Amino acid sequence: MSVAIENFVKAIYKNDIQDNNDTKPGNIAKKLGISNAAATDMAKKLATKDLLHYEKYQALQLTEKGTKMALNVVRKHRLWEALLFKMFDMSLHEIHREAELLEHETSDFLANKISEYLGNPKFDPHGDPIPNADGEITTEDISIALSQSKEGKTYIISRLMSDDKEFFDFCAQNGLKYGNTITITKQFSKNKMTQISINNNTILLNEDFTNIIYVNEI
Amino acid sequence: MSVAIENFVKAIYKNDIQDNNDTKPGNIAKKLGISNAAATDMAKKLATKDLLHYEKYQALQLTEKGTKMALNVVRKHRLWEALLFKMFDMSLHEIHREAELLEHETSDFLANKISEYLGNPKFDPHGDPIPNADGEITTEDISIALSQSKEGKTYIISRLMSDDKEFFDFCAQNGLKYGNTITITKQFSKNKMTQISINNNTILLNEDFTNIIYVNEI
DNA sequence: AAAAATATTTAAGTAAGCTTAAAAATTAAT
DNA sequence: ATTAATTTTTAAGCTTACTTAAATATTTTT
Ligand SMILES: [Mn+2]
Ligand SMILES: [Mn+2]
Ligand SMILES: [Mn+2]
Ligand SMILES: [Mn+2]
Repeated sequence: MSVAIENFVKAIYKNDIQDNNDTKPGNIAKKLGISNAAATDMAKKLATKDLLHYEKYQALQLTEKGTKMALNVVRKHRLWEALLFKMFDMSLHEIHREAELLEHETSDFLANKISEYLGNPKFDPHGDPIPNADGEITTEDISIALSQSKEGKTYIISRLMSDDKEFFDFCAQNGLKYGNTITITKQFSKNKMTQISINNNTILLNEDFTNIIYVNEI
Repeated sequence: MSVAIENFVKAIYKNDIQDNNDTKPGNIAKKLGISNAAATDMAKKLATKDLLHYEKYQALQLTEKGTKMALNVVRKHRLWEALLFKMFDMSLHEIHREAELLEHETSDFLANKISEYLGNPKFDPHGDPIPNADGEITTEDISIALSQSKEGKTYIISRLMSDDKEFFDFCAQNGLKYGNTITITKQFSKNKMTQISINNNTILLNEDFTNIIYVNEI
């Protein structure tokens, strides 16, 4: 299947599990940087290939086959991220940028080699789960968005769910890193802001960030 | 530039330095598995992009710009081969197959990371030289084809110039490996066959193979 | 030197993956 | 419940990278 198709089913998959908006052509188009018309066209085409269900004006739904394809691409993406992160001195944003391309040009054979080399990791450097060779995610996600965290409690950062350079730069500068410990010093429920303490520094985060930083209770 | 263009200029580059036939559209077409018409079309298009000189019925000639592009792709190809060969248990044929795709989806930035990690190697696992970041090949090639070797002399295998699985399988089975030592026990000049001794085994090679196995005098 | 074989070029056409513009439907606002 | 705004769909068209078939040029053989 083509790069365009792989990116399309992946975008649907990610929209379904991450974003809280309908998985309609327009939202996929926005993600991929293409026109709504192009997204509708593609959706129709993929329906004939049994990769998704398409009904006019309704949300797109991946078939089992489509889901499998998406997970296979996601697997390769995250394995590349894990490999590049481990081997080279590259930032979370940089590994993502490269993985976005490499994911489409990687045989299952090579993906398995990478996985094996890394000890079949369950998570990538962003904290995202890596599907196994059968396209299954075996880990259960016990993390919550920082926006849902409780005042006074202490958490471990488990996931930085973004692909935005500015966000990652901010995180790197402030010690917001996979595995690090933070304490919630205050939840401003009205303005939807969260004050945290990390490495003896106090940081105030707004909703944009607390919705994409995930943590585990300890 | 597109994958098609990168493969096209690379094919011209390799035809020029490896194969002894004209670099005309037909030969490039054969290499790339496309029609002659498609190759002519592409040649014309690339001429307008200043990547090559095109004159009807004449051999194609890369411009400096075209050569630079070809060398950049070759660099990435060979760096990937070196990396995959070092890290994973993959054959010469397998690394080539993967590199053929990865070479087009690798930023200069990542290529430099790979090179650095490997200690800026000058040769890939086939013995082919790896251009540096400026697109220069600084090593001088002192190797000769096995078909040109002298009876009674001893050589080191320096290059396996092919991308054919069967050839690599044969090499692997018979110890014909980059860096290994062989002795020429007989040159059958009439039938263009070469008898070599390696690891106490005697092997008779025909021209197909002695033209793509390169060796250095010791 | 002509004829035959081969290679190259031109011409016409196709599929993928996009675009913009306009029409139709849905969703949100009054 | 209308009206307005937004989204989705349809329609028409573009570029890239190919194809096959026919015309033309080159190369090889006789
Ligand atoms: Mn990523
Ligand atoms: Mn991608
Ligand atoms: Mn190779
Ligand atoms: Mn290639």
